[in-house]
Formats: sequence, C-alpha cells, structure tokens
Amino acid sequence: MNVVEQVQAKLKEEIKAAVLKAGLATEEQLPDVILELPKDKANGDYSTNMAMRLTKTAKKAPKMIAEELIANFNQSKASIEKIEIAGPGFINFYMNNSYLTELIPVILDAKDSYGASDFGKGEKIQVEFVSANPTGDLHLGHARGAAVGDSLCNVLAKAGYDVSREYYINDAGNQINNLALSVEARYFQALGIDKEMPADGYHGEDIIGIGKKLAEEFGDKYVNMDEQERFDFFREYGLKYEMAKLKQDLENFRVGFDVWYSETSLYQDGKIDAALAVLKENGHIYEQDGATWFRSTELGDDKDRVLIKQDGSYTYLTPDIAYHRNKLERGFETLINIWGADHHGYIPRMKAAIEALGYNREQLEVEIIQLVHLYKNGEKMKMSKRTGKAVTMRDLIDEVGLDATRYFFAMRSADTHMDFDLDLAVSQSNDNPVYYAQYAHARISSILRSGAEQGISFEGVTDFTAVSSEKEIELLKKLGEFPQAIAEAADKRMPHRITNYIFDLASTFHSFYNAEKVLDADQLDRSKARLALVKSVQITLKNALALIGVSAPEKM
RNA sequence: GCGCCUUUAGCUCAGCAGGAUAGAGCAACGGCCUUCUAAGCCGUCGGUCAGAGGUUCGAAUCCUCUAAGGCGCGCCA
Repeated sequence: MNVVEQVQAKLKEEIKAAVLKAGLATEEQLPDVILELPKDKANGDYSTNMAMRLTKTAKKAPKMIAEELIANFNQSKASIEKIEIAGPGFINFYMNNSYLTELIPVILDAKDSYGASDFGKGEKIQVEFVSANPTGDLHLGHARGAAVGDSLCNVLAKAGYDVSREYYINDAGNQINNLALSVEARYFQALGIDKEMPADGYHGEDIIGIGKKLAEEFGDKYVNMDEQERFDFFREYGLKYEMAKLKQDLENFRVGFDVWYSETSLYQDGKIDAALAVLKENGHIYEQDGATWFRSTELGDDKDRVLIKQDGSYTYLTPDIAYHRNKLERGFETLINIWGADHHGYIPRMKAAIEALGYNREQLEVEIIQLVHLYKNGEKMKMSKRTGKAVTMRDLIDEVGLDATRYFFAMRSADTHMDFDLDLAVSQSNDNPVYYAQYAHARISSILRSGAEQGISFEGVTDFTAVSSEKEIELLKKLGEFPQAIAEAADKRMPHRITNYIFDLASTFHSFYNAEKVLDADQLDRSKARLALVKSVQITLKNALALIGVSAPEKM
C-alpha cells in the first residue's frame, strides 16, 4: 500500500467509525464506504456519498445525516484540513496534501515495479489469445486481439495475478489438409506446371511464397513423388513455415506466449478420448444419425452439438473441449479466452462443456474483440482470408508504425466496433495520442539530461516538501492512482483503461511543464525536489507504456 | 426469427459498477517560444447521451420495450 492508499483506507475507516458512533446505522446495515475523486477540485480531494446512502436506514434527510456524521468524525488521525457538506448531501474532504510527497522516494525506489500490487493474490489465470490458424498471415483482427490480449496479460501480471499466456495451434483437421494442398498447388505453379488450388484453399501471398521457395530449393524433386508422401511433406513444411512466421510476426509486435499448445498433441496424448469419456460418464452424450452428440442444450446452448461426425472424425469443438479440460486440470482458476466477434456464438457451447466436465462455467470468461474495419481512400476494405486480399498485421505495422499500432488498438475497449482509417493513421501519424505520451517521456529525459549537465541531481535528497504547488500536487495525485488504475483494469479485464491513465498523466505533466520550470540554479533545493518528481513521472509513464507494449523514447 | 455487440459534440472515442455543471483528441477560431523539446500549453465554439417507459434522493450508467447498424445461428474452423 502506498501513501495514497493508506490515506484512503484511513479515511474510510474513520467514516465508518463516525457512522457507528453517531448511531446512524448498525454494523450490519453499514454499506461499503465509497470514496470518490471529485471531478471538480472545488469539491475537495475526496468525497463520500455516505449520507445519501444512509437515508433509508437512518430515516433522516441526507444533510442532517452528514452533519451528525461530521460531528462524530475523528479528524485528528487523517491529514484533513476541512470537511464540507455540499450538493444533495456529499461530504467533501479537503486534504493537507503534503503527505503526497512521500510518494516520490517510493516510486524512485520501486522503479520498474512501481504500479505493481497484490490485488490478484496470485490467482492462476490462463489467457488464450490470437490462436489464429497457421494457414496464412495474421490480419487486422488478429492484430487487435494480440494487442488487447498482450496488454491484458501485462496488466493482470502487474496486478498480482499468476498469468499464463497461451496460443492454441490448430495444427490438426481440415484446414491443415487444405494448407498442404494449397502449398502443393503453389509449388507446381511455381514450376510452371498447371495445378488447381483446392476448393477451400488458401490464396494468400505467403503460400505463393512457400511454393516459390520450395521450387527454388528443391526443383522438381516432389513432382513425381508418391502422392501421399508428397502430401505429408507439404503439410509438415507448410505448418512449420507458417508457425515460424506467426511467431516472428507476433514477436515483432511485442507479443509473447508462455505456451504454444498443439491441437495435434491432444490426439497423440489421448486427451480427446479422455475428455469424451468424462462427458459420457456425466451423461452428456448420445448417439444419433450415426454421429455422437453433446447434449449442450441442457446447459444453456440453443442446439446440441456434434462431437464425432458420421465419418468418425471430430468436429472442431471436440479437441477444444479436451484443451479446456487440460487447462483446468493444470490448476487455473480462471480461463480467459479472447475471441473474434465471429466466434461469439461459440461461447454457450464452450461454457456448457466446462460445466459438463464438472467445473464451474463461470471459470471461463470470453472477451470478444469486435471487428476492425479498414478504410483506405475513403473506401471500406473487405477482409477475406480466402481471397488473400486482407491487409496483414505486417502491412499495418509497416504503414502505421509499431508503437502507434499497439497504442491505437489498446486505446479502445475491445467490445466496440472499430473503424481504422489507414490514410488518417498514416498521414496524421503525428497526431496519434501515442506521441503525446511519448513526448512527455522524452521531455522528462531532456530535463534530466540538462540537470546532469548543470550538475543538479536529486541523489541524496530526502525532503521533498518543496513540491507543493497546485500543478505538482495534481501530478502527485495522478502518480498515486497508478496501482489502483492497474488493479481496476485487471479486475474488469479492460486494458484500455491504462491508455486513459497514460493520457491523463501525460496531460497533467505537460500542463505542469508549461507552468513551472524544473531547473533553476537560484532555487537549488526546489530544483532537486522537482527533478525527483519529474523522474517519478518518467518511471510511471514508462511502466504504463510498457503495459501496452509501447516504447518510451528518451528523445523525439 | 433467435442470440451477442454497438448507438454520447461535425468526425474518432472516454465516461472509473448510479453521483455534483457529461469529457478528451481531431476539425474550427483566438492567444503563448530571449527560459529544461511548441509532437506542447491556455482559452472559445460545439450535446435532446438513438427514442419511449420504469427503478430512486439522483440514471449516459441498472431493467423493459422500440429503432438503426454490425456479427453469429454447420456433422466448417
């Protein structure tokens, strides 16, 4: 707990004590104390709506309750300067904010770890995201999912959760057969031999590239080979090539995974049969029309689902159920899946499966990433993997820039539909809010450099009471909010809240910067204290940007 | 037809599980660099929070209905 949290906790405690002492409510009736940060400074540093919430139990007017509460409030223990009743019955606290300067040494000392908390109490959470089929390039939607997923994981980890990031590799099933046939066709075509693409083939540029590469490397070696042997080779080669590329692309996007989980391994380890056995044992399975069904309608789905098709093969759902069972068996208390909006209809059956396996359906959370629509030359671009005309994640990063792309996706809540105007993002890239935040960081770096040149340093300074102007107090308050901002973003699975925080902090800093000068040889003590303040801002900004995978440049 | 998502300033979006006069950015307009980075700051303009009911001290926020747009509803993945 930092100073800010301590003060808040103390305030809440005193409010509670005052309510009880005034006899406004019994211990059982007492609602949780809600402390708000008033938007308008005129309403104090903190305010509580306690008086309004007690109108029912106390059977009195809110203002009267507020007066009684204040009369019984022990003011001596907290750094309170003034208490006022305002509006319909708000109790506003005006603080002596000098205690906030205690934050500075705390942040300087914590460095990279500032913002961390034990909010999550080490809860084991598994986050599965991207999980794109290895059959083509990552496109816009994957990029959004990757940015949101990675940011969420960072935020969860910082807030004290034990996070595992996983990518489920769909390396079994039809789409991989189609991949093999597509690679085969492109290989023949690269050699000038006419060969048709399979009906559900993958038409992406990357597959054409594989074909060319194979033709260059191996010539016509595979043309007259046994068909099955050739198929197996192309399948294996295509898969490896695609996976390597996916990993590289994600790495370039600053997105990493702890576990790459292979669907094929579920077959090999007998995990699918094991999962089916559990479902059967629990009475959720029946046979009909030569297929094996999951009676998911009993668990909230709108249709029963086929698990084993007439031809004996599994549907997509079956290994996925086995994978989710495996996740739970590994001891994760919560599973978060980040899916594209086109898969949202899949949620009820997966939740049904979790329940059918004997777990709590609430353990599975699904975050839906809404569609991204790309606009270029004022026209909406269609995204289709099949035709291969989709804009890839790589294209996007090349055009817009890595930091801007990450920030842009992180900025919006995942469940809003998103229009991405490429022309705007490229032509006005300097207007992107990411630069606003990075600029604040670079400015601070510049001040620190100047300080070093002038021989002014905050090393050894222990008294920061010189930090006391209005702008400085605002900065300190903002700095103090950081751990809570992270905890809240984690709790609500809303990483975009972090960009709000970043913007606020950068804005508060820019405002301070324009109002007050940090380095002043005539006021050495104040300069040193301000230098330390500014350094704290830099640390916090950098940590916040790191959460969303954005760099913090020293110069711009 | 059913389900999920969205609807807030001219445009793109925030709005912290119900709070005080609904906020930013861009766009428009007016100021601020002999001083640590003007990719910045300060100000002005701009709103029937899609619409209608309901819940209560109090609703952009919660509930119901309606409208508009998007996405899903396979023995595809």
